[in-house]
Amino acid sequence: MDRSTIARALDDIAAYIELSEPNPFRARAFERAARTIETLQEDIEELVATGRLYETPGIGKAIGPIVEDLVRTGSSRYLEDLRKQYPPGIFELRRVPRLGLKKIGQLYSELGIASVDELEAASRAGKVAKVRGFGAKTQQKILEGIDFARVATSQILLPVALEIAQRLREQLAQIDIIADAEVSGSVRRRLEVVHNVNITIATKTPDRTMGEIRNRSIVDGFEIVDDTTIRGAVRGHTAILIHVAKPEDFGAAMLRTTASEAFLLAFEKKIAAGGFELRDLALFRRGRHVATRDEQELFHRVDVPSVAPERRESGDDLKRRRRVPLVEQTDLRGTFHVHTTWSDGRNSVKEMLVASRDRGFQYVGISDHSKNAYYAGGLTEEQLKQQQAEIDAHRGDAAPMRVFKGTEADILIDGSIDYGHGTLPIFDFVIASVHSRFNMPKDEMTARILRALDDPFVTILGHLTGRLLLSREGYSVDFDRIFERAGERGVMIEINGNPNRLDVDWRQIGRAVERGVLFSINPDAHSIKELSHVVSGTWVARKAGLSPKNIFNCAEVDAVAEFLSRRRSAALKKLKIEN
DNA sequence: GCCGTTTTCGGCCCGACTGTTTTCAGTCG
Repeated sequence: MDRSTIARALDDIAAYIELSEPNPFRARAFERAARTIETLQEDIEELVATGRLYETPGIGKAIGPIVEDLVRTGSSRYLEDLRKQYPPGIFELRRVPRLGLKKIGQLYSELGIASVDELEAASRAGKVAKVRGFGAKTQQKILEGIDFARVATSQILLPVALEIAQRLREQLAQIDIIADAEVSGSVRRRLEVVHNVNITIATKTPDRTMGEIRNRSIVDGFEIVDDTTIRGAVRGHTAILIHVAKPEDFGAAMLRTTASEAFLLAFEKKIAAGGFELRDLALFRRGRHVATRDEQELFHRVDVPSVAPERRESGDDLKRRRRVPLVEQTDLRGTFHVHTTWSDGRNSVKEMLVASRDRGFQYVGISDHSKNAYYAGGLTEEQLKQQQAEIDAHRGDAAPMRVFKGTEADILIDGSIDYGHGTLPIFDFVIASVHSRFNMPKDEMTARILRALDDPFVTILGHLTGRLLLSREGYSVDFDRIFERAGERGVMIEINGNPNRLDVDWRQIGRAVERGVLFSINPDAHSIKELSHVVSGTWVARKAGLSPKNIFNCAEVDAVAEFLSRRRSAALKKLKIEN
């Protein structure tokens, strides 16, 4: 059993304890142990075998045997017993905003509520408001929260959808009468949140193929919608649409099933001038069928320059004859915004550096949280010295990759940066982010961020709106004023590639480009695995129509080093003049 | 539940906000 699975089991135990016990510290102890195990540098089985497990901080005579159990048998008797005490779905209630484990535990013990449906019924009946600690207002907020949770569960994040789509595609491709199967729809457009997963297939025998898909139970709730469409679901609720086309129409079918409504309308209007029309999943010219074996052939036939799938939200690109090349993953030369175990990351400095080099980066910027971010283990000035010494000590391990030392510093309520000007000069770069008081009025939040942009040491503005897709609205800001100031001050704006954030939204980016703003595609990585968030970040950039020249980290290492050094010198100079 | 060269008991990363209360508990980051 690997360390992250053990950590998850300990987190589960902590959650059950929090449901049932008033003393929060026992649960905290399990959570702390989970974090310790997760970030362990040594082999967990080795620790158990030698008994040195008990030397690990946070693991004592109660948690130790549970960890041993997990390592040796892959399960924990203690956890299994806890599971039996509550209905299996009880944690689904955590999706409802403002409902924490304490309240969930109370609702279960007093009203027996263990699902969102039961919670809704009890709230509508006015029972929730009568529970001690609850009231009419809370009950109302719970009902609003249930709506929010329901909308969120009917949609899924892109990476989840992509994984489902790819697996489905592979299953379909294995059926020998299917000539081709490709992911289409909003997943192919790389939309950040999707309602359903679309797969488009090519087959000479549509009827037989539909029968085969039914017989193999590839989707649940198989249903034929029309001649070309199958509807179903997987994992209980993810809606699946399978589009069935002839091989000679696969190009038209892929275009049609990938396009948004707006793009399709604009496309049909454009090709109508040449006498073309799309009918169902095929292309026709003045009533005669035109073969389109793939999309390339389709674009060629109708004499329209091809538009990348990510750009098929609106008809904008169809209006332009010449277009700049969109940024590709392979254009990224490095990245910034990488956390380590010094704050809330799960891998050490060395592990993150080596993994970054192994991704082929020329450079990486390490940025742990700053002192104000207590909840994320932010670094005090003293810890910073140690962290920087450790980075210096491990530079060589990731050679020839270049390492930049930075921070993700907090933008305080008044817009100042929590590390003062006495500390900021020690960094090669500074990412400034808002992590508190999200519900400030728009004017105040905008003024707060504008002031941060005025700080000459700030290099990049982190996750501009703080949104968490499907779970939290971003803070409200005046985008235009922020973009304008960022352009004036030469502060870059982060494209945060964490699939839960994808912040700044691609829909806003065009306005920033007009004001000369540069972007940095950052993973906000808290583990080696999360370095791959630069991939989802690149999707956002592509959706916004960005090319490598708009992206700071598409620049070569020497140019980046020079830029950062020049910026830091200018800040120091300005600081001296001011003093 | 874990920890401890001022502690073997009494603390436990901090602060804002909200709604419930009449002094505070729960949630969120």
